[in-house]
Amino acid sequence: MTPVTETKPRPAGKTAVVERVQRADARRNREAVIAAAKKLFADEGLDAQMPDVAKVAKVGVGTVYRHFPTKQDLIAALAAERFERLAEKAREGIAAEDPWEGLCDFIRFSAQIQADDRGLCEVMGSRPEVMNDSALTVGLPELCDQLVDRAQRSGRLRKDLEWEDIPMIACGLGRITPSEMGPATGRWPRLVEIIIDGLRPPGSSKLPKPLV
Amino acid sequence: MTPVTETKPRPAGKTAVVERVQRADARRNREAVIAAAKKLFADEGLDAQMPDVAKVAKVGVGTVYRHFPTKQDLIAALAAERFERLAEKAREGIAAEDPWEGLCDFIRFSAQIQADDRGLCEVMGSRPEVMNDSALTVGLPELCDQLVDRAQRSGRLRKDLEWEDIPMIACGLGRITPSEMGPATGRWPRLVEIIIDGLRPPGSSKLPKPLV
DNA sequence: AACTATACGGAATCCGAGTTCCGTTTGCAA
DNA sequence: TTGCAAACGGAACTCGGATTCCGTATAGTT
Repeated sequence: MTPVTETKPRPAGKTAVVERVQRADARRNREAVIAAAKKLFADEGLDAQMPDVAKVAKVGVGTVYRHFPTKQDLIAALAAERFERLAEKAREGIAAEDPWEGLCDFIRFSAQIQADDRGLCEVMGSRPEVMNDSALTVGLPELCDQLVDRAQRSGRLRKDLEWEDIPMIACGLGRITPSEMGPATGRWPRLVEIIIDGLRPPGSSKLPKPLV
Repeated sequence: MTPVTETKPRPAGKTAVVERVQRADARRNREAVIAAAKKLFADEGLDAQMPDVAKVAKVGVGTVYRHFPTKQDLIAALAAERFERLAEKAREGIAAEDPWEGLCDFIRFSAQIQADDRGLCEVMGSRPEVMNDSALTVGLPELCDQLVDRAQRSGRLRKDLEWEDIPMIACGLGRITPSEMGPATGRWPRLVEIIIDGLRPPGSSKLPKPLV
């Protein structure tokens, strides 16, 4: 045996998880499915149908199910990816020079990815399990906590805010972000800024930055 | 013929809508169905099932369908009622002595009825047609417009707000109001107040009322 | 009291969306 | 080149929930 790429069936380290080498076509198809699902769910929301995912991925339904035993699993996989992006942005915000702007940018970003992905909006709105799970996995709670804490220290964020308020705000924004909001379609960035204004400490000015 | 309560099949005024006298049991059952549906949809959301509505109303499924040909129709009927309540509150706000408080109360109220009715939240979140339709019917756009206008005149509402922002805010609140928000459950009143703070004109204090 | 249009109940049906199954194809190690 | 486990495709199936159908019951009238 001279494995070109990886080891074979591998005798399984301890108990569970047996890693196995995937055939090239399998890997390729998996990617295709993910890409298709990403597009479909983003465009049509969680109601997009599995057979359509297969169609877009140019693959049979069976193949979709081989890679993701359940629609739920597929959704969860996509959600995980989005939450990873969110976490990344949060870290970025924490590392930012300006703590307040770091927080604001995170909030704006969370609105934006939802505006770009109807599926994500729906996960946040009606799949608490998936959302909590994904959020936990990437450590969002701690990240939000740090974000809030740092901003508060800087004095530009109201003292009574707690980290749980951040995901709550993000969820709320996910509701007004999709494009069937009747008369208010596309006006969501206004609300983002309004909320941000509401986050300032009582009596603080809303005018631009401080001097450096 | 001596109609005890109403007129008979009535020759139909012009074209469509033929009013007919309902039998007493029919009227009674209709109310029972509405009551049951109100409770079920409020508790379980729009996924509540028609047969269950029938069960709770102590009526056969057929009866439910005789009164509401479609689940959609039933939902729309309930929504209409809720929106009527909203409109009422809006009028109240417009009539209020304090324009700013009138607006705030309306916003708080819209959050509260959604907190009390998961079905309504879902209508606002994923039934744009039903929502727009109901809103139009009760004249909410005009009411919001007046609410905003009056509050702005009083100088306590930021000038850049437009009436479309009010329903948008209401929708957003409907997302965080239900009770499966993970860590943030029950904290929604905080967000309401944060948003309200954000609605104040730039630089204004958040502290209590002005003097009379 | 008899009559009949109106209502009723709820088993049966319809339907759509997720999921399974299995015969066929294919990557890749020998 | 061969052999076969790993993958594939997609028709067929399952299942849950809305909706229909029709024989029976009854309010209201004569």
